[in-house]
Amino acid sequence: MIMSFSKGSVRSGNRAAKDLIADHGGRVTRTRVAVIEALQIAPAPMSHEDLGAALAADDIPHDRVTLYRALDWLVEQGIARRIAGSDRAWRFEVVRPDSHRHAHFHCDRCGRVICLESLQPSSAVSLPDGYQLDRAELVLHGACATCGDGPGSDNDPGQH
Amino acid sequence: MIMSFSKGSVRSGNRAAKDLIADHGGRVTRTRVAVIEALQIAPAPMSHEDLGAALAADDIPHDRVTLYRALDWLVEQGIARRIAGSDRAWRFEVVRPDSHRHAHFHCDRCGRVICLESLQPSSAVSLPDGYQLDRAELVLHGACATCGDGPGSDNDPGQH
DNA sequence: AATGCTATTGCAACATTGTAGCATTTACGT
DNA sequence: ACGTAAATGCTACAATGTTGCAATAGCATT
Repeated sequence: MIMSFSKGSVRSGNRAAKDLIADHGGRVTRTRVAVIEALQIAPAPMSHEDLGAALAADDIPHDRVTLYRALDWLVEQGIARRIAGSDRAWRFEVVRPDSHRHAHFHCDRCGRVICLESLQPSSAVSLPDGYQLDRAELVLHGACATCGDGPGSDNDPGQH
Repeated sequence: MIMSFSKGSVRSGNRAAKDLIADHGGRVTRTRVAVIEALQIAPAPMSHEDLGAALAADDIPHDRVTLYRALDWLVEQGIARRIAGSDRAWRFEVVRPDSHRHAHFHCDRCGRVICLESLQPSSAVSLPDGYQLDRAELVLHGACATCGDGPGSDNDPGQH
């Protein structure tokens, strides 16, 4: 989904993002800063496409490959988290101290992905002997509040 | 993962598969029958690649696109279920009456996907107002019993 | 068993998502 | 300001999936 944040919003208050990067021993670059800030103000996990559009909306030049690598690095550093959507594209969200592991809701009508902070999938899971659990990914599918309201009121925001 | 079922095993007892297809108003074709039977005897969800290899092992000619379309049809008819792996490839399993909704375990070391029949992710999930739940997909990540045994005993069966 | 209709197939071409290699640029410690 | 490794920005490629369309083949009917 194309998020149209107001121009300049991504550039404001970039102190935290820069520090985040520096604290992890990485170089503070245009793309990394912009990606972190876009993710920080995003209400939902963003795909590569989303991020590319967000950066373009802020007139931040970026390369497709650089975006991939910036996100790989963020995930590697534990700054961002990668979640698998039902389409085969990754989505990313910043790791916040308060919301450690939560489930995601994927609206099959409009394609939006929403974070469900209250649901912690990793708890209360028992595995067979010998299996080691690293993390659990819970994705709920259905219709979101906006799409589920009226039977015919599909308000597809134009994703894929 | 390449499953090497004994030759002919997929072709035997194909009565049920044919009936399944016919009961859903579809034409009984070589590829559909073979796919259903491969999925029925598979111990774990299969990717397109797996299925292609399984059909090839049984000397069943098949086209890549036909395979995709056969699986699409099976999912559409509710005969098979599509699950998203952590790589961006779909995996498929037959819908069995006894094991309705269960979780999956994805071994991050060897790539194997295992069905966890005992875990029913859709139960005990509370959504915000207005949200309609269709289905829940729970994927656990970690190391399976074989891979987790010895620290260095990675027995990768050859899957990416 | 032959016929006819149309659901499926099989092919080629394309779309999307993600990676690899490598020369060039840039962040940042000195 | 300088030097150097880290990142970038290309281009090319790989993997996965989709579309269009002519040819084939199920299956109901004769």
